[in-house]
Amino acid sequence: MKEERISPKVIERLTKYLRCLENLPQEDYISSEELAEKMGFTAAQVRKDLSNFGEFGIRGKGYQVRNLYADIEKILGVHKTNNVIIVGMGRLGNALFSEPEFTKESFNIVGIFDNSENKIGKEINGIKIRDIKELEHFINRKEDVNIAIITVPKSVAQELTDYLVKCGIKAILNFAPIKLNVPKNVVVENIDLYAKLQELNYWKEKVLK
Amino acid sequence: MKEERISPKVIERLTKYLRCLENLPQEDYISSEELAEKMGFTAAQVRKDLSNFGEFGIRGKGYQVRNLYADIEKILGVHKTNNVIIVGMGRLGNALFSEPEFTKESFNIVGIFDNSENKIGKEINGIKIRDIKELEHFINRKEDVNIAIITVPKSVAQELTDYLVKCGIKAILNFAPIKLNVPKNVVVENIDLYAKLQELNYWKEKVLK
DNA sequence: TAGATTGTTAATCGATTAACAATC
DNA sequence: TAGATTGTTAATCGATTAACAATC
Repeated sequence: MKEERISPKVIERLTKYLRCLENLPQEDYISSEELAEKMGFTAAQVRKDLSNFGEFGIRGKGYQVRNLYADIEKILGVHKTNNVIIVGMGRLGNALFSEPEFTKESFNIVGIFDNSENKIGKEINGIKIRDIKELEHFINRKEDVNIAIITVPKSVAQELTDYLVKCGIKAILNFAPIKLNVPKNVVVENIDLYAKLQELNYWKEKVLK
Repeated sequence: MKEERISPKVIERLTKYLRCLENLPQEDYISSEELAEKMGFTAAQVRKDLSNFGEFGIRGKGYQVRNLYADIEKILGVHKTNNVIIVGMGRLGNALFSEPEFTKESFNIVGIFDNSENKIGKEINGIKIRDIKELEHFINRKEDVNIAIITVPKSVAQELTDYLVKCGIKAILNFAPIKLNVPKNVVVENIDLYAKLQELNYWKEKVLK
């Protein structure tokens, strides 16, 4: 377990290993060769990625699916429950909240927020939409809410972010198409749906030629 | 205009340049230095990225915001209208369809599909949800539908993909958390919301330490 | 023990950055 | 013309891959 500077690309691949492993017989052993083949990576890369965090395989045999899955979950910190809030209960926020994946044990959505009068107070799946203004109080009351998913219009995303940071949020999954400025001890991941569509379009044009 | 092997990272950054430029005064000139600074890149990288596709700046002056925006749009092929269909009208598909960004001129959603009896025939924003079975006929009738956004459960994503490819779709934006197998002349971009959340969690844990 | 596959080191490849001549 | 900033080449840095000793 060295863990010097880990590249984001390594972490990205770890999540892909998880995706792949979850569809495999849990008691089986899988070699780096086989795992790589399923994802279009090289065996060396799989081994190198994992070696950043320790030794998880058995020489001559491979990796036990169940164990490797659990080990990667642990590396990512998703072996335990992480409390999450969603801010912005438009269609997208709503969809995410209802997404079965997001409601898995590892991410527990403990609060949903909006600022619109006609949404506040309404219930979705048995949880009430709260006023954004309650956020500070809510976070102080609840232990360990440090992840926020924000699905608000880009015009208010930075302002909201400043507020979230002030409330003690340490991690933000941002769906607004702007670069959020945050202090160094806060992390942001961006999902820009439209940008992805634009990228896809570029590759499509190339392929059509 | 050389355009040898363009790295996906370059294309990803191009979309970020667009995002940044759209919020700037259109007649102004911006230097690679200024543009880079806004995004946390280096000036050299901005110039290098652009130089893959031609010469867009004026030495001593910089890039005109309006022109650069238009040039990048053209590189990505989003200066013109691209017809898109969405398959899977669950909450996520619904949210995407209603997303104002997706309804911009450059991407025109011409059809929405599902396979569920109680969705087929319903209207959303004045467009009718069609039966997936109509897809082949629909695509053959409409000119130039070659992008599909798929928001179906992962259990049926590969099967659907095979069908889309058979119907002539060349580009797929996939929200299902699996690697889709497609022929070489078809491109796929993946958006795995849950994976992003897992990545975020890793960086959060690091920052909390 | 022999065969297989890991973990790791060294070699390669690609991407980023620094530097500067070209030129507006 | 002088100052600024591009486009591009060369140097650096980081990530991927090949190769192999370690070991199950």
